[in-house]
Amino acid sequence: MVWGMATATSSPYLASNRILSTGSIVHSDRGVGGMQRGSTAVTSVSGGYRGDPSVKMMQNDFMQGAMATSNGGHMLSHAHQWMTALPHAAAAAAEAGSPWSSSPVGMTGSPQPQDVKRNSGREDMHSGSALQHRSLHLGSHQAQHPGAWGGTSAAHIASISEGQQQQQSLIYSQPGGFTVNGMLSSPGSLMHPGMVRGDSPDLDHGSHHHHHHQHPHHQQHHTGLSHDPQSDEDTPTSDDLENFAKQFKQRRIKLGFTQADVGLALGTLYGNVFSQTTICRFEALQLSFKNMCKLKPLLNKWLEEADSTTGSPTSIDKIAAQGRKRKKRTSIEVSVKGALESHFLKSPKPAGQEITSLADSLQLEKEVVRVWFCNRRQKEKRMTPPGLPHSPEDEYSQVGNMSSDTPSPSMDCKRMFSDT
DNA sequence: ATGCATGAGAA
DNA sequence: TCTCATGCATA
Repeated sequence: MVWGMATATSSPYLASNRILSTGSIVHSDRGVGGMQRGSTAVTSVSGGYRGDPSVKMMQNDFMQGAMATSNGGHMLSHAHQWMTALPHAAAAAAEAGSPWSSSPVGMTGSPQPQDVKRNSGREDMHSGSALQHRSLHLGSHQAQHPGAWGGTSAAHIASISEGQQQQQSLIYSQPGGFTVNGMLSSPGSLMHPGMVRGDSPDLDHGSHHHHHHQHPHHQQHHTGLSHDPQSDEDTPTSDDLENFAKQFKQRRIKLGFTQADVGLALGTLYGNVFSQTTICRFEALQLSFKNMCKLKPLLNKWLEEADSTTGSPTSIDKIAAQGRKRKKRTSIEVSVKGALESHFLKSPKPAGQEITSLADSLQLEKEVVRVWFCNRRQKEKRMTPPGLPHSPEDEYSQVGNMSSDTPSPSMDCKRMFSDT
């Protein structure tokens, strides 16, 4: 028997920026996927390192949630394999808001209150410019419309009843001063010393006026190709974001950069590193409104840099990741997914006990089920304008509810060219 | 391009 | 505990 060697990760983009993880993974696989027999789910393998041992070591989160309840019963799905992953240089959050729709509701609340509270920086960032913004935050504006998308979509969600809360934001640019990667060879050479103009709407509103006016539709932008109209302040509209995302993607491709490249460049530029995933989602507008607003300025800046420095060399490099372990990704069987979907339609927010029993019946770990629901809810919130993605047919039985109107008219998630 | 996962923060 | 922002690992 041949033991498949370690894992060869072969991601297109990774290839360019990823340096093998240290040492290579040592995961002792005991039997990876094949071992599952009851298999409602399988886990795959992979490895990586993340985390700083020195800082915090394992947090018991895993145990707390993951194994908490599901183990006593069946033992078949317990393959805890933790791999290693990156230390994520940045972890951030932002407040939530979600109204993407172009015709949201013109309510009065303030859609995107900025609020910042934490800045944690590990060792990432060196920043040429530290952006710190603190802000104000309007208290309770939780009048969110559950449906977020288009106002009408929400039908059933409304029943969920809840006020979503928001998070905080980030951007930790700290004066670390050290260049972790030391390579700034990215696309252009980035980093200009101090400057930072205010291109971000919220990046620095000090304590002065914060006029958050959100208007769903008040668009003043021209759909031309230039940069976006508002790059100095004020919150972009959904349309602006849409346009920006499209233009961004187009230019990015023209310039020959991959999503991963951009993510890394942002790290070099601002100290906030983002993954290919995030850039991808940004382009596809699959992030929350607030998150989009936050990233736009950064990407806009990158675009300017990349643009001005046309003909840049290719960047490459990334810092190796090291650190902590991550649970292997569980693959849920299709049929099981169907069952989860059904339950989701009935009760999007199952209680712990309910999750437990459901997990038990599906032979999945409770944590897996819990996370599935969390992700499902998240997906629904941002799902690109409902009704258009793909799959003409409904999956299971989503009749009656589910949002089906199209808040944002434009936006196609189809990509025509792929770079990688 | 996405599915599943981690985590910080707000309830 | 859930939400939300993010990302590794994957198909």
